[in-house]
Amino acid sequence: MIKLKRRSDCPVSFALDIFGDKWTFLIVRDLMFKGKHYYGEFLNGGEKIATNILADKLAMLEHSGVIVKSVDPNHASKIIYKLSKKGIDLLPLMVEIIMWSAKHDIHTAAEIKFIKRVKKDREGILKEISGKLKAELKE
Amino acid sequence: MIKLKRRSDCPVSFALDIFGDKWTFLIVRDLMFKGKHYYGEFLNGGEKIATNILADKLAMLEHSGVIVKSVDPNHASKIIYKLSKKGIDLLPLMVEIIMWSAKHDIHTAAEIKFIKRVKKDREGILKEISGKLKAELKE
DNA sequence: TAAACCACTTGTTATTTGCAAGTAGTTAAA
DNA sequence: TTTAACTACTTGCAAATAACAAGTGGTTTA
Repeated sequence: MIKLKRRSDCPVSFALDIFGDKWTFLIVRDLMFKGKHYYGEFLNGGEKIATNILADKLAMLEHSGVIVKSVDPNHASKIIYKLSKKGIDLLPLMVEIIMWSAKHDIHTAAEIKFIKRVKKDREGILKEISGKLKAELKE
Repeated sequence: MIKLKRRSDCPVSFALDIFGDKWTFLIVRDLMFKGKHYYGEFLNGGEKIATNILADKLAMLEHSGVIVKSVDPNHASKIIYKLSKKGIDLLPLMVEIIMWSAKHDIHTAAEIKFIKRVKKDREGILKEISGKLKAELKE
């Protein structure tokens, strides 16, 4: 059930129409930083998403052009999910989310090494990660 | 009714526990870019939020330390909402949202001047806007 | 001193989420 | 070659959340 209603032309509203829920961005996080590519891997993430929600969000993300689906060449019953170019473009936004939470959450699990690296060399780490994701996309 | 359940220590999850809905970030947008400070001003935003949702989200944002409430000194029945320091720290994240949507939404209302300015002088515009918001906070 | 303003609250209904169980195609093991 | 396990979902139902409409109780303006 894919439902995307456009509330206004405001760029903030546009993004929230796609990502404005508790789960969608966690799927993007798993694709972006945790090397996850399969339905079953997303299910076993740290936050226990329900199967129907996961299926709905994956369908919505594909419909929005943020992820792409393909069949695993070595395993016809497995489906590979990857971030599209549009999805990879979410990287700077994701990094800023992490930076904000790392600063304001006492119990954050954010890696200190990562935070320091972003502070010192933001452009470098963005290029490094997006390069890796673009390579994955072409596989 | 303020309900904030922590799902994990992941920084992405932490931010989504606060902002993972369709409305909260639009309130932050209004405070950050549209110079809005009153309940009635948020209600008349472009997207028509319901009164109870607005009240709930404002209470939650205050509880989370993202905004601060005060009584208008010239008008005892009016309440002024402002971004706290923690709220102002959301600026880079907000800017990245706008940049992503401006790039990927054909019908975006994002201002071209703003987009160009961010591309050319990200640090400069961040300082400019956060400086203005910090000044407002001290008023 | 009455009407309008302002920031909410309170019901009620509609929609979304969460949980448990089930299904259909694919692969691995006996 | 049959069977059990795996994988990606779907379905049904209960619970939680959001949306809509109306009302409330102080404050200010005329």
